[in-house]
Amino acid sequence: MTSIASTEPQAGAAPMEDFVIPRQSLHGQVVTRLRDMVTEGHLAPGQRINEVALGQALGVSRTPLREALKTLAGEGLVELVPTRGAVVRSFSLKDIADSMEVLKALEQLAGRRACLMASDAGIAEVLALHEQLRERYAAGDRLPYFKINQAIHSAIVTLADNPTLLRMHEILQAQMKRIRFIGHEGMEKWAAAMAEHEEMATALARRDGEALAEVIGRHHDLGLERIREAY
Amino acid sequence: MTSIASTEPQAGAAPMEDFVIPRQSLHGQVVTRLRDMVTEGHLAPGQRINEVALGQALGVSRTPLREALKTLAGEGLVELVPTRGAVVRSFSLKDIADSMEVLKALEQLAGRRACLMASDAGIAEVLALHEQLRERYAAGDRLPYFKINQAIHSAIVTLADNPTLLRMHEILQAQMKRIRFIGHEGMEKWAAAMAEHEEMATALARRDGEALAEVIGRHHDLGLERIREAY
DNA sequence: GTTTTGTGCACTGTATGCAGAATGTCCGCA
DNA sequence: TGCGGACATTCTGCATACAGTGCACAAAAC
Repeated sequence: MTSIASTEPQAGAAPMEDFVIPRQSLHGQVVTRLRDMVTEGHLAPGQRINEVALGQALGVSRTPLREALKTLAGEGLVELVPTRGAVVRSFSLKDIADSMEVLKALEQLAGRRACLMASDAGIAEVLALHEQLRERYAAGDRLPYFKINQAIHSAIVTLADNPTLLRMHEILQAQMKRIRFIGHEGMEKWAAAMAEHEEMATALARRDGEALAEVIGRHHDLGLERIREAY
Repeated sequence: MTSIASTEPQAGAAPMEDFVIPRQSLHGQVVTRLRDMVTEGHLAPGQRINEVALGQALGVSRTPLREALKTLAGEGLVELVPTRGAVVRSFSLKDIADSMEVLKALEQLAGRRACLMASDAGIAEVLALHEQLRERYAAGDRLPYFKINQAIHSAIVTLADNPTLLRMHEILQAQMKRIRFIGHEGMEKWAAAMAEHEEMATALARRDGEALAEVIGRHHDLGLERIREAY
């Protein structure tokens, strides 16, 4: 590890990571942008993607766009049909149920691991997020609630300190992001989801891995039910 | 659905599927080829990939090669360093342990599902593979054993009838393929692995999901141990 | 009227060319 | 002799140009 000032950073100095200016390659930016466009519904499921048109819309040539589409295909957000290009993937109810089942298994694993090996500070962060979630629920702010909700699930997986697990979870969460949004329609469904989150917070605070896994499982099963009814 | 001979194929005629000539896009072929090159060790971990050189070696221009590298990066087989191109990913022991833990969770899920919902014919196929495995073990044919071994694990996941699960499993199995090969060094280790497979076959034949999941878990834990010692 | 065949268009797949970034090297200077 | 800086080389990243494929529409034949 080399340091900027020819020695290791002095104790007490600000961590250098805060200063690096993030330089993402163009195709990386396109990946991010397209992912958002898919999850936010700007690209409808089943829609064919015209490379020239979309490239112009993004102000980018076809090359980085095509590379980005390959990446998104790997994440299952678009499908590549030979000689016909990319199509925004549309999820059947079975697709959703299948992905949710895997997502559930991954988060249960994450929950167990998190209770075993997370630092107290790490757990405290998740609980702080949970506090925010509660506030947003009380205020009835749907969108902030939704985002914090996602953040909590991601944070728990992060606590598990398993990059492979984290990556797989990210992929599935991105797939479900758009769909999940439908899941919180009626107030009583929302209340149920919030109650499950309370249980999750309690279990995590106690580092009770089995209890946490159980709640997470229930949370996903009921989440799928909520989607099924609204789909 | 249009038919070739202006009507539906006559009963008794050969199924037309046997005649379609498979046309994979060039970049698809490159993906497959590169994946093999990585798992078979022709590209060493940590090695930088020179696009022009590798392109010439494969007889392909840089464009499809670059697209293929994006796909492989999504599968975690190579890493993309900005402005420095692709390097073959090298796995630390923790990386391996992390991936194995996820692989274990996925296969346990698959095992439970397979016992619940697989057809008798599907289970019979896996048991037939197991029979071949036993023969290869008795004969001491390492490479065929290894391939059938992989095929059995894949087949069980296929029985679970969950494409998302199957895809995730494929990715992780590809990552571990090269490493696993080390895991069967001494004869006693091999014998232990074979014994676990016997248990798996028995549990699957009985459709005992919990037992199957338990053996699969043990199989992976011990598999990781076998790797740890040899690594 | 129905089916079939030909032709044109639009779009993807691949190759190549060009600019910029990073690294290694060589020379000058202390 | 050691260090710093400018330069050259190499390779990636992106854009563009070209070729080939599939599809749609139209015209002709049965």
